[in-house]
Amino acid sequence: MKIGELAKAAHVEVETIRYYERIGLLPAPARSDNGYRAYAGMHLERLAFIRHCRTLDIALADITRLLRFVDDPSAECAEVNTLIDTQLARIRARLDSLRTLEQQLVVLRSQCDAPDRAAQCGILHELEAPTLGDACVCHDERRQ
Amino acid sequence: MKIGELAKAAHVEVETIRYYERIGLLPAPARSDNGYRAYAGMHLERLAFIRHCRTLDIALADITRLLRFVDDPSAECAEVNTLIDTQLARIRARLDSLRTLEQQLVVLRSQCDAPDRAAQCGILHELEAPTLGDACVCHDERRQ
DNA sequence: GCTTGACCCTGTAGCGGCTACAGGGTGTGT
DNA sequence: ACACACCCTGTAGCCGCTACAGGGTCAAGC
Repeated sequence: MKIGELAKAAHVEVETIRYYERIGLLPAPARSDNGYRAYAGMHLERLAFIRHCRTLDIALADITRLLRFVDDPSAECAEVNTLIDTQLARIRARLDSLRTLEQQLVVLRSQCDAPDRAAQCGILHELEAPTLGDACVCHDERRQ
Repeated sequence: MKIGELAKAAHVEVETIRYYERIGLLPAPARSDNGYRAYAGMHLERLAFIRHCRTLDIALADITRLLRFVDDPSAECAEVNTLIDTQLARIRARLDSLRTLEQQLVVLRSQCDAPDRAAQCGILHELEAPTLGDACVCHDERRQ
């Protein structure tokens, strides 16, 4: 399997595959006589695993750790659970901050419904408020 | 005002200020005889504006555009509204995908409660499922 | 006057996870 | 014979900082 075929099969860019090889995430494959990379089924499996983890937003360094368990099925898998727990905690923290952010933007957006000149724009006024040491509508309660 | 004082006043790292100057976001200040940057009140105001926008996760390129309205109060502010709307849409899209992600991770996590050897680990099994062309619990409905 | 330490300067490289070239070689079809 | 799609390596760019290295400046204390 050439790199373009692997890329198509795994729905990944060719450059991404070479990148994974460069950082040691995907093992370097054999080479054909012409120097082209020649991939085996194992590479597609591994790449599918990596992409599945990436859809779960797991960091490449963590994927490296997960792959060690794939390679050593007799190992204790407690670390796998911890890793997923940590990942979940990260996502939830990010969700919290994005929810806050959304509210701040909604409030901010409500400051200007009829666009006029910038001098009158409620949004710009709010953005400028802390500039003058004033409170702003979007960060009323000062939570970060 | 020296850079360290400005940094303290605006709760920003010194390096960040120099970075903003380098990319043209914060105007280069006058220099003292010893070559130190000498900031005026205007710089603190501008930096406060930038940081306020950053807490709203507005991109630096967009902040540059917002600053043009600060500098030209007679301009039409319609672009400001558009910009905030776009920002809000981005945040909401990200929220949606994070919410999906959270559910996927919750389901995945439920596959392994009692850590055992990797060969038995339900989490690893699920992560490996697409590797074999199987469906996985976390991406049942194939959305994205 | 000499040292210490806190600050300032410039310039460059690193983070993550790719993406996008430039500048070349190879293989296939007409 | 040529076009064109694919492959190769190597390097730089994206974002928003952060972290150095290797130097200069200044005030306080001995």
